[in-house]
Amino acid sequence: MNCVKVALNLPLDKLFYYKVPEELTGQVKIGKRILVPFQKKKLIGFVVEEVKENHKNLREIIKIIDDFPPIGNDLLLLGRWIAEYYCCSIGQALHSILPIQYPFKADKDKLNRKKSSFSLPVSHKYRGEMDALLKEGKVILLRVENWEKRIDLYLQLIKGVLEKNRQVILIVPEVSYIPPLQKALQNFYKGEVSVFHSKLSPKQRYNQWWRMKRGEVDLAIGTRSVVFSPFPKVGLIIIEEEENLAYKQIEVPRYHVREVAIKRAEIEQFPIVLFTQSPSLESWERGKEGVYKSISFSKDVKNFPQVEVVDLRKERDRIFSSPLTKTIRQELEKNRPVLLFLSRRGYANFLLCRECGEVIRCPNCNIGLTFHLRDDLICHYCGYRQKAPQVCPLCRGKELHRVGVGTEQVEAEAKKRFSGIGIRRVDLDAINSPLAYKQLLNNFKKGKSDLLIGTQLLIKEEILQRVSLVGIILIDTLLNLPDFRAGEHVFQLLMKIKKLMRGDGKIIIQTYNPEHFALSTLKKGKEEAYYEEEMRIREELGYPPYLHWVRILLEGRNKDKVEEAARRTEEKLKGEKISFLGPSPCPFSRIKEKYRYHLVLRDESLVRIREVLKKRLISLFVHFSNVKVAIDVDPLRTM
DNA sequence: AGCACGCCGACT
DNA sequence: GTCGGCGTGCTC
Repeated sequence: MNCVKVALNLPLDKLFYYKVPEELTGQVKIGKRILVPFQKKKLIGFVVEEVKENHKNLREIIKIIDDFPPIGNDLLLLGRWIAEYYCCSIGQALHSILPIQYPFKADKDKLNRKKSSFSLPVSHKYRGEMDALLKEGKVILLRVENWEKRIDLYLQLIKGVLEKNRQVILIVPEVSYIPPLQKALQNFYKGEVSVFHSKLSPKQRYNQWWRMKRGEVDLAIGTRSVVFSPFPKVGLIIIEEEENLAYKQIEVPRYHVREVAIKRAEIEQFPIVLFTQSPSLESWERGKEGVYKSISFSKDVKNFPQVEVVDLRKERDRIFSSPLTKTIRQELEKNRPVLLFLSRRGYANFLLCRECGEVIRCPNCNIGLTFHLRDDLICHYCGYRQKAPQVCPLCRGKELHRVGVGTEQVEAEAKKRFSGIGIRRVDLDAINSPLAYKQLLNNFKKGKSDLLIGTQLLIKEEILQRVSLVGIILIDTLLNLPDFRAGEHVFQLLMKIKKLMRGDGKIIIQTYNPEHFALSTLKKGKEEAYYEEEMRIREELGYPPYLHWVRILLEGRNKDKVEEAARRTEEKLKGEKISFLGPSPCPFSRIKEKYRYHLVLRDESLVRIREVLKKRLISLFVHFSNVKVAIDVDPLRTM
């Protein structure tokens, strides 16, 4: 009797045995999906292993879904690695690798392959260099800020790989990056491009997957999941903006696409190129240690805009300091558009009662409600809305003070100060669709906006290139986020602005913390000094990348139960020779009616952390009722 | 993750 | 007497 080991999409660290019925023997193959009975349900699972020996009391496979294995040996290996590294089941990893429900039937269609062709009017100056790089067999970190140069390098890289009859995967952080990139590449690359991301319909995803599998295309562009592209022979993976936080998946499996890509490259033997404007500290360190080959294509430092840091403690006006106001006027007089950045939507951060000192909070989240001019009070975490009260709901106090500045307030203040100009606010409340953004951009390019006020939505090359002044209203909103990477993210954001703006431009940063080294190194243009100092601090405090972190997040509606679970986890850890932080309430201690506690295990060796997890903790977590446990290996955010 | 089993309190 | 809470344990 034949049986198979099957990986199911369940959070169970276990494979299940099933009997192969007579009529299906011969059709079973490793990597195919099958339908199996599981308790009262029917589930789709992957055949992971064929077993000859006899097992009693096994249930039978209901049917075989695919005519051929959609997941080959290499992707199966990658799935096993993801499961091991990120502490999930093989089934969960494999279902993430193949995010498609349709069956794969025998390929009867004729191959409709169109030969890719190139015309490269761009200079070939990097061609030899790129070819030589790819031969080195190392991960390559390319520090390039400028779009044109980046496209040029992409084309050189892609051409080199396609000539060897191999395929290229190009990974971007978000769907919105795809169309402009595709357009730019297709000016020179005449072949078919497969586009793959989570917003495609199931049918579209299935079709794209087929095109890649059959080798009808040589180039795939997409978000995270395109890293699992089933190309016959991958020759190169390019990752755009490697430092982008979107590359870490929030749900299980909580993988980082950079790490998965590097692992895949190791398994299938092909090179990896990471592009960045301002690298993550992890990549910078690996570059310095020689793990990555790091190459800078940056323009001359002299061509970067000047940076001025304004100490708000010394200013009377805390939105428009005198240096900022003066410079804005100068720019407007010269008819040059200005961008004001603030990472906070709404009018005011929260409402504070002057009499009892209470802040009006969201009933679902332990967070102050943001005051908006039109919609009144809104929770930026769960979307809860209510009308702003006239008096304090607790003490009936009449003085509700609006604390903290948001983009709406900056807009209102700007309108008072600068008349007769086009002022446009750009945040998630004002721009709610790609079309709205497109319209904004068109109007901006036509010169209809003199002053743009907005959040991260504005930090785009096409906008930054066209402004000569960027004013950061209050960098402290980002600098003081309760996350140890806050400083790094601020530095990356400001560096990106600096590198994308024209050389004759200016950046004015307003802050209550002008001594912060992320700001001082930025001002002096000492990029390397920033990374070195950040590394020193991380080492001193036992933070990544010096130590590996594994975060255990405990969530539940019942506060006592979550606390109890946290305490029991702590008890189990105390006997182990491993360093850990917590348990403590998360910085955002309650979100969407759920109380949140966390612990962080840390060690130089991830293997050691995983051993403790598997031997001591997983068995404990199973017994928690009404408390959800999330294990996040190499977490990017710990809020 | 689901789902069943089982053991205690407050209801028709 | 039974309905339903959630602690416990299992799923090929």
